Amino acid sequence: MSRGWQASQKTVSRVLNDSPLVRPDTRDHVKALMQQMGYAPDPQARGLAFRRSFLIALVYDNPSADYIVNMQHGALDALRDSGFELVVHPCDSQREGYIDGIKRFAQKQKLWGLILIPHVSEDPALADALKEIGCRYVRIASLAIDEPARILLTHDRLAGAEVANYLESLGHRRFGLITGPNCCRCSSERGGGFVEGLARRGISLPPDCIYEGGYSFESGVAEAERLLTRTPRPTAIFACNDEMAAGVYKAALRMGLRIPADLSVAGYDDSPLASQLWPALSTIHLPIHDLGRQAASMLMGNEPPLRTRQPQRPSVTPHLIVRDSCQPPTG
Amino acid sequence: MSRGWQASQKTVSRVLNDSPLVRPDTRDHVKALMQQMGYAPDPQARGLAFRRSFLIALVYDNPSADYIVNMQHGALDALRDSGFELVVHPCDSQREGYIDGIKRFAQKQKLWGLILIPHVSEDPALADALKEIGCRYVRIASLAIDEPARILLTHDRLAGAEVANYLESLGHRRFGLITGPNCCRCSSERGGGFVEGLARRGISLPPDCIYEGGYSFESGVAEAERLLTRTPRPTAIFACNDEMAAGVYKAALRMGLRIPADLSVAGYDDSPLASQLWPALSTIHLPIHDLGRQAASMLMGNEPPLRTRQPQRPSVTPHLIVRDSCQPPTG
DNA sequence: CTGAAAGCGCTTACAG
DNA sequence: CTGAAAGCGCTTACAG
Repeated sequence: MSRGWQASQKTVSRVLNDSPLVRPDTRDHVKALMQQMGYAPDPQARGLAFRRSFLIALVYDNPSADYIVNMQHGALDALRDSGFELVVHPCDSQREGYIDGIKRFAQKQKLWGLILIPHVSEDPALADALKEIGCRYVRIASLAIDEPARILLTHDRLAGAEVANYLESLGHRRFGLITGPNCCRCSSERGGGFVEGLARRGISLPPDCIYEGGYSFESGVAEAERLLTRTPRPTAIFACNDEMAAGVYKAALRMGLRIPADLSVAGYDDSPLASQLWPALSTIHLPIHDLGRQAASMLMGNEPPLRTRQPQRPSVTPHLIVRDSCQPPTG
Repeated sequence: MSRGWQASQKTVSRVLNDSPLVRPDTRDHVKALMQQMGYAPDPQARGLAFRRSFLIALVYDNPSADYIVNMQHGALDALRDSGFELVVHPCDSQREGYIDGIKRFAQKQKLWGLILIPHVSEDPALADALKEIGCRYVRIASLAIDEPARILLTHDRLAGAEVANYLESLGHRRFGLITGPNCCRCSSERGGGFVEGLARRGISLPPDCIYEGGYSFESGVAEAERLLTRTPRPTAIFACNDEMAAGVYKAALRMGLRIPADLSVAGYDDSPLASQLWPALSTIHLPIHDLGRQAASMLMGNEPPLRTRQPQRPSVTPHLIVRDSCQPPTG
């Protein structure tokens, strides 16, 4: 109050970084002053001195626009007012040397951390490379392929089983399964969970009722056409993402089959597409926004440079959204 | 070659910034050395000295995931290997004070530039605020609402007329038009172009055949239901974006109408959705990827800090993609 | 609990 | 065409 308030640059810096070495009233006064003057620390100068930027990167090779945008918005939600910014970094995990590209990017920008989303998140070599250069990351994945602090689980296996339970309980006995690419862990988890779920209910899904798609609309059409020309025809199809499920719709329509009267269809992701199809698609809701938010929180968790939110206990649970694309089999 | 090559820090800096004040062979030698040592300048230090960061922000309040991701990838395409990074910054242009938020963001990060996409790009107050703080930007918009160097035109009016010409040439005479929100310039351009196009062919579209949607799937359903219960029923509907066109599909299906036999439908954007609908949607292709690339190029254009591509003459032309959703009217 | 010094890796003037 | 000085706005040791 009455003392000569000309707190040094250093004291201000301490307040900024939440150092305990500042008297509470000094801290409050400085904060009030900063607020009043509209002072915002320069991220570049801070970063230069910290030898680390306040940039968090979103790295992905996933083609689904809805997934990406949802994830971005979730992450931004956590980053809001934290002093961090989000940079986007798509990559092609098929290209030789893509890991070096990400490594250089991380080193050059002195990234605070990276959020890795499927399918690159499943590449052990990428994670190792990042660990090697001492760069933190969070992987979003369906299996516990890393230590808990570096991973966010999506529990795809459980959800796959939930679809199996639902369709079996409706009375279906002849199923078709369209998986994603076999190289994707999430695909084998989703499909594997489905197969296991059926098995637990005494139904074994023959391997020739399982087709490998590419997570794309077109692949959904193609595999559905193969499935639907089988005799006897399956009465229910589980497609491992919504885009392929939309492909199943197209194939069924073209063959004159009605959904759900002649064919029940279930998807995965609960993308906007799911509720835009007609009839609306029953699908597994993946809380992608939450995933993004939690991943960003985990990254900021330790050593918060400015006031950041409390990191929450990371966990997300997918669950089935029942809409209008499934019903008991007829005939 | 034989001289004591210990070019000063400063010389290296000059090479980095493409200064003309370096002898060509010195430049080449330094470049080779940098390449060899894998040296990459520190963006934070450079930015601090420049009083400006190498961050380009993508600012939007557009809900379409496809649009956003496409734009991002276009911009990243131009930014690749340029030393710039892309930060994403969604905003809510309906909220009081959103402009201040963007202003603070731009000032704090000392943004190199911003790409403004519809509909925020149409807000004159935002542009003014940015100009005021001396921050460069490129607006993507359907009308010449700014000086050429700060805008990228999408020519929606022309494309709207193209749809009119196409449908009229198929023989349609009774039309329905579902526009976007009237507050969006692109919506009135698209719709206005359509109406004008019909007028030039001697058809006047009565105002009660024009419904205002919200660019969303649901609004497409709702407005289509209103249009399709009119008597006589329109034989062709132009929806001002693909999402609403998908809504028209749903409404038509529910009413037992076949597309295109009973109803022709045209959309706008050529989003992935368009080719995933069945029948595939005829729509205006908007080269969003190109828009993103060109916007980023324009921003980097002057004073390139590292080697950047030549800025191209900015221009994009939308055009109609004919697929399977339109045919001559029957009966 | 607080301050004066040195440095993060670049750049812009300013001399030669 | 090239170099030595000072500074961008913060921080980390190091003293008190």
